[in-house]
Amino acid sequence: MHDRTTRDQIVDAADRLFYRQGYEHTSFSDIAAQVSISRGNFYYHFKSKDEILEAVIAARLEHTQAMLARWEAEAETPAGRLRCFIHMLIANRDPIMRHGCPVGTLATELAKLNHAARPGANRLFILFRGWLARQFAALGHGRSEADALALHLLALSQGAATLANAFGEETIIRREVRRMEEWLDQVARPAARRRRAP
Amino acid sequence: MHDRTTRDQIVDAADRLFYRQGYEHTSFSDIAAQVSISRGNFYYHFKSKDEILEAVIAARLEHTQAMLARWEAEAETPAGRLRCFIHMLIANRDPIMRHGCPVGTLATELAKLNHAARPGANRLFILFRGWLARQFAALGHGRSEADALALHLLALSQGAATLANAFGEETIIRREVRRMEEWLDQVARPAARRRRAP
DNA sequence: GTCTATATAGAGATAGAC
DNA sequence: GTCTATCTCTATATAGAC
Repeated sequence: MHDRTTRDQIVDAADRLFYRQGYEHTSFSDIAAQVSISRGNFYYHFKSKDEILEAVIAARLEHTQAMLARWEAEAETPAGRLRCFIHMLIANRDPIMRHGCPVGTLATELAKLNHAARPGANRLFILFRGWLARQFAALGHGRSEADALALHLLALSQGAATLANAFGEETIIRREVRRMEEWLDQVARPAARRRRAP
Repeated sequence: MHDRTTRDQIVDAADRLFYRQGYEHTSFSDIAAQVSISRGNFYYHFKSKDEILEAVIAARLEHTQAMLARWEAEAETPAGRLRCFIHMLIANRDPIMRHGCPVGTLATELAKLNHAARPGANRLFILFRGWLARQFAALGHGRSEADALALHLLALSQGAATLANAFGEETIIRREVRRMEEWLDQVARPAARRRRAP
């Protein structure tokens, strides 16, 4: 890990800084200071700042995919996997309180900038949405309902992250997580789904 | 309304642009183009860009307070007033899908910028939080529980706005609003609160 | 009050030596 | 691969005429 290429170091530093300060507010000087290289050297590895952003998004997509795969390996039931997702809010509560959700805040910023990389950043949301929907489908929910449940869980986590960041209260995350778990217990028992009788 | 002062016109234009493009990404030239004045003229009315932001936040606070007062006048029951809040997502669905929630996105941006106006922007959240909590308290919930319910409703709306903005799907807002209304029906009947018996 | 002209700083990006 | 030096552009902000 000590002989990471300069390119990788740049992507890592940019990833952290884009998360903490936002994409637009992060300059080449900021990244250069972290990696200890000169500004001019960036252009050997990347054609532009946009290209660094693309690389960061690609790295996040890989990271996320690996994490989802890990959750599938660690938890055997769909409900257990959904609990892994929910628990992510607890595990990452400190950075979330300080900088919000990395997925949501990047998507929001790129939307305002009308940035070319916006669709790429949204693929992170799409990844979670699809994975969550598959877990709900495995619980016996129909395709369309599973997608709606996935979006609802995503919305709950986005809302908790936004408010925890604004108010700086860890209690918000803990309480919202508790609610999510209770809600999950209700939708996780396939037999108890309240739908029209067959 | 035609003889609005230049200062007011600047604040209005800045308000719109900060919402659509973000604060940092909006330049004096952008605002000047909307108001049809020269860039130099700004400094007769404001000392800096930060001061324009302060004025925008002050205007939003006034606007919001007026809106909350209107809701109190229009709806007679606490539940009806909470429904006014929820319905805001439907009424503003187009701008929300395009630019997210004006309160949440500004709070998030200023957090990343570590901007001096961040506490001011958060007062918008505080305003909603307090007002919502008072409605839940009027429904018979205790202080602490009313606050938690207020934060939960805020979180639901923030999540819906973030996802509707990212995915560009109006369905998300409509479905989440429906859920909020159903949830409200459950917590709005004081007698039916599921707490330990007295 | 509003304008033009300008100062100053910082950004992203390029050229070329090593 | 990495550096220094430099270009260009745009941003906020200032000075002073009208």
